[in-house]
Amino acid sequence: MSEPLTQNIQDYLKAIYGLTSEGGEASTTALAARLGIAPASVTGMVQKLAALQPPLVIYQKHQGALLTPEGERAALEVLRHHRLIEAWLVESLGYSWDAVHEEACKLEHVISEEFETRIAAALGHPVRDPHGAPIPSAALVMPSTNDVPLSSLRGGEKAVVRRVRCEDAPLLRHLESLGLVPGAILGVSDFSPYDDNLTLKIGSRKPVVLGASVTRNVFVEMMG
Amino acid sequence: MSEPLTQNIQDYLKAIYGLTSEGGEASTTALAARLGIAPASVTGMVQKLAALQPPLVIYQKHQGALLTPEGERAALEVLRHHRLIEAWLVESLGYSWDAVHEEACKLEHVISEEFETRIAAALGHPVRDPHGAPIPSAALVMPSTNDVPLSSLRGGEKAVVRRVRCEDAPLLRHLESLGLVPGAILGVSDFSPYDDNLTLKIGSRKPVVLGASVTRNVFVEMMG
DNA sequence: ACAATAATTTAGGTAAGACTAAATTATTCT
DNA sequence: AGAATAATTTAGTCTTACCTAAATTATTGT
Repeated sequence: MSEPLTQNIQDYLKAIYGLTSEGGEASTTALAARLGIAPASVTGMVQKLAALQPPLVIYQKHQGALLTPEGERAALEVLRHHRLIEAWLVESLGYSWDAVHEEACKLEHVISEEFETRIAAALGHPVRDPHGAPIPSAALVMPSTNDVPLSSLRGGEKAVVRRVRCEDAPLLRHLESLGLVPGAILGVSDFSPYDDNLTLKIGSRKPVVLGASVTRNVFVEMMG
Repeated sequence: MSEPLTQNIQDYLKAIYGLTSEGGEASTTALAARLGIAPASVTGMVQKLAALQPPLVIYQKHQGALLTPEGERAALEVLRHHRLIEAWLVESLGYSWDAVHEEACKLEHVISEEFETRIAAALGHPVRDPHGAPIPSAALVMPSTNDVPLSSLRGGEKAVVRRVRCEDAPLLRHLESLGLVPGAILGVSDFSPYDDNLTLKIGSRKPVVLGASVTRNVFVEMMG
């Protein structure tokens, strides 16, 4: 552990981790889009991250960025902060799940180890945040899950909602109004291969049709 | 309300407010010392603060800095954040009073209005932080007090401790071990005009002698 | 009053981290 | 394969906020 990383570097690492773990690769353009800056700026920064001692990313021209073990540790630390803070804003301060992301994005960079430890203990060492995202352990290990994208289900299958991967407040409010929150039980009434729409029965509500842009970001656990 | 102020600017305003309200003037050197930077850097920044629209400080060469009403509002906002956060770290997360300052210094710049509102409500809208420092109201008015420096007391007088103005963790722990905390009742047994030492009886403990460097920073309310 | 000293400001420089525009390298399509 | 397009990198610039060293302005002591 050398000196503390800047907020900026933490944001890069978080973005690289996010893109990588969402199945894609952390290309210059993708990083630029996620960070809201110009691609040229990303190139420069990623080169710097690769030149640090120890290096936080592995970088070769036109190959995007890959986290080193040190880089991944740092990313998981930030992610742990972010998700613990979200959990704690909801549990202890009564925030709604659509309001916590912005606040957590700012707080995640400035809290101390002591703070992290105290809120984790106060919450009973949660393994998921309010959206169902897994919270890395204190040892910075990402807990394993049986999460499967809702978009992979087909007619007749039943499942429990485990995670809603979304940071857009209006959309989160909408999904909540549909009952599509972690813990909800749903059944797939129909699948349309033409547009990938799913018709879902969520709890005892009347059926809704959801497109792939949503169902790809909702994760469920299949029920026997 | 224009755009949000940078953390940097907030720190300058806080420092100017602090120096001014501690009776001194916010000279370039004093600010530099408090902020831990070179005097030359302060000059440049203060000039910038005075050139902002609206100006946050009034500045004339060799005269130090003075907050404008807008500057004072901004300083009080940061101070309110800082002190509410300290209170809440102690009350809700079980921090000790010597550990909250550092954390609050980082958090004060990043919390939202919603966060401020929620912790203020959760704490019952406190008027003092854990060290007894007054917390500006939501309307950014500094509450008035009857606080008087302990150093102004003389033999035979009795008082209640209201505030311990100190950010040094080891010293805070020492003062706590002496019982010198907000709410404590003390009597002055003796005053030495040669070195300004006070001999104090704190609660029912055995007397202690404290120098002016401490007693100038402890504030009390006189008892009938 | 006037020299010595202290405080302050100016001038010039550095480091981060962003930007744009231009050059280069990959990829895709026919 | 070769051309068109897309992605990426390079080069050069900007801003912020700090620094040091030198010049200036105030203050203090005799």
